[in-house]
Amino acid sequence: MRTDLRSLEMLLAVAEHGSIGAAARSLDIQQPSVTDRLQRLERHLGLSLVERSPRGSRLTPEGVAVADWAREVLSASDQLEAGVAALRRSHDSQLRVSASLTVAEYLLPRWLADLRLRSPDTGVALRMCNSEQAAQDVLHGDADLGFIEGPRTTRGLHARVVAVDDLVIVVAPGHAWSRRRRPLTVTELADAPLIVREKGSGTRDTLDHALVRAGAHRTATPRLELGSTAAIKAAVLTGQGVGVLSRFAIIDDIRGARLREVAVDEVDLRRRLRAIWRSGTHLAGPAAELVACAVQSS
Amino acid sequence: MRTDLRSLEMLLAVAEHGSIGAAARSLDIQQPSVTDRLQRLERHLGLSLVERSPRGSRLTPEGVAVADWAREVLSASDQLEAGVAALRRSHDSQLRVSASLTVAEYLLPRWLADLRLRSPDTGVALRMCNSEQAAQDVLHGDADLGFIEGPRTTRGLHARVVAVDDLVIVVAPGHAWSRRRRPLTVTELADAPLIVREKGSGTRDTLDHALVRAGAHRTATPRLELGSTAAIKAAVLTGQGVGVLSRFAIIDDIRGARLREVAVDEVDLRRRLRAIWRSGTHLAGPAAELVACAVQSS
DNA sequence: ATGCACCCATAGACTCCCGCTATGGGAAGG
DNA sequence: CCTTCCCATAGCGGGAGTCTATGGGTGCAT
Repeated sequence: MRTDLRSLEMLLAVAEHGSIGAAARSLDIQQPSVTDRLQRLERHLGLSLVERSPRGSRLTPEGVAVADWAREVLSASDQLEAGVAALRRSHDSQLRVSASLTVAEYLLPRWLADLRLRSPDTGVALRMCNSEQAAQDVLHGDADLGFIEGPRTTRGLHARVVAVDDLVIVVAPGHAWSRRRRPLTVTELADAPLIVREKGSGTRDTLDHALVRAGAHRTATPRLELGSTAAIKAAVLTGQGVGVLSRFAIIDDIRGARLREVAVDEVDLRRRLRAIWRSGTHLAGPAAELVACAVQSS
Repeated sequence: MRTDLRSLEMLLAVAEHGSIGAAARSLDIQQPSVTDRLQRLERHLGLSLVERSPRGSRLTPEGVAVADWAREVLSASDQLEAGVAALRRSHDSQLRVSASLTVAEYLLPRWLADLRLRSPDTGVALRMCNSEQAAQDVLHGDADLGFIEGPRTTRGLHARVVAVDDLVIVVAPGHAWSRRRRPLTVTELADAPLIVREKGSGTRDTLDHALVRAGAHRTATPRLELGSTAAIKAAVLTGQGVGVLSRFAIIDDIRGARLREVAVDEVDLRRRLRAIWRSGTHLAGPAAELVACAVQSS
């Protein structure tokens, strides 16, 4: 059984307020509930986390460690909740955001969680799509703010770079390239059986532009075009080809040795992630806040 | 109410196995349980996550996004569980690890989670202490492997650098230095009312050495010496002085604008994090595996 | 000394969550 | 046409988790 989030919240509340009773008040529940839960938590983990005394409670060293790990878990959970809240709100919100998949999945949740701290009442409606559609949304007034990747700039939109990432070539651990010593050449990459996002996505545009700039004899002719990062990962894992994905999307897979990165020579796969809004309108209010969160967090 | 972890696991299982029934089997529960929980999850979030059909189930685009965020949450939870498991095992384990606070809190959980993937049966016993004590533990045979920070090297121990971080000077947002333009000088830093870890900790040793190397007229005379990162953060927040902490420890606080980083000139606050083991013994088995995880993850 | 205010723990009742089994409807395939 | 896979619903039972009520302990002030 996994440790449940509510118990972790209670542990943090005790750490912060210095007593079980104060923690209970801060969580708007009764003190015996916290007492009970903490006891079961300690029994469940097999650790003694809290030192009780008649004048309050402090965490044991082990409790401090667990509390620190718990903060990570709850922060990830906050990001999920922030993302979900943004997805749910469809029209009744102050700020409509249209974001590319990469930004929406890997960066926006953190920004939204930060925004929630700074101005808790801002409601955000999130639409996930590819970079081209996001630009169209903003241009047509269907969104107040957009986040896109890739080299394109669109007339009628202002842009501000909020982050940088790079595309990564990945293969399954069994693939011949996973044991390569030398970096790939431009030609090898262009000729590879690539598994990539569809045209119009920032990921694809970045790849195509980079190949052209590097002097490839032709743009990539992908073996597979898929609409989500998860689909691409799955295809790569089953040995269907060579994947091209944002570094954000594969950090954990590289760490967990589920995917291998293949180095590439002479091709610049870095790209800028930009916030965009309509020229003419000045960036203000909630939109400005969110962009500030994005800039600060990178 | 926060979304509970079990529901997130089920969502991921459905994404992975392509059907609700298969997900149930993979989790060793009955299919109606999964059906029921997914329905309640969708109602709870106000989103439609799964597209059911008589031939299986696929995630909707929104479901894919939520699933990606869920992976983050569960990964953090895995790290917590791995850390707790290591803390709990006291004597019956194959690998006794003694680690400095910084490493134990911020890096080890990830390594342990990776180790669990690579060799699930390895039991790790974790002792958290400062760098000096960790070295003593390994030297005396009380631990098979140690992780330390700071400049010291100890006779009789082999070491391998597994990561690098740097110390950061932080102040509360209201502090005068939070609006500083120019970096601090060596003298300003040495004269500041510092809040630091105790002597013998890698954090403190690194600071003292760095000041000497930078030509400070004296080593720091701290206003407060505290034994944990959380205590230092709390002291800084209440305006009691200037904190010195590992970057790992304050990333989230900087992002959330709870603390401000103050730049320093001419002082090299980088430090190496090292794995250590007894000279003579060759690094092998579980210990070698864990070091490999550490090296790979950085 | 004697309240008083805070701390924490325990006991008992009640509710609701969440797993189970049993069953039924729909689509594909031999 | 029958099997086999998919999914959904209904009803049941145990346990988790909340509440209120109560009691014991410590420190402080009257």
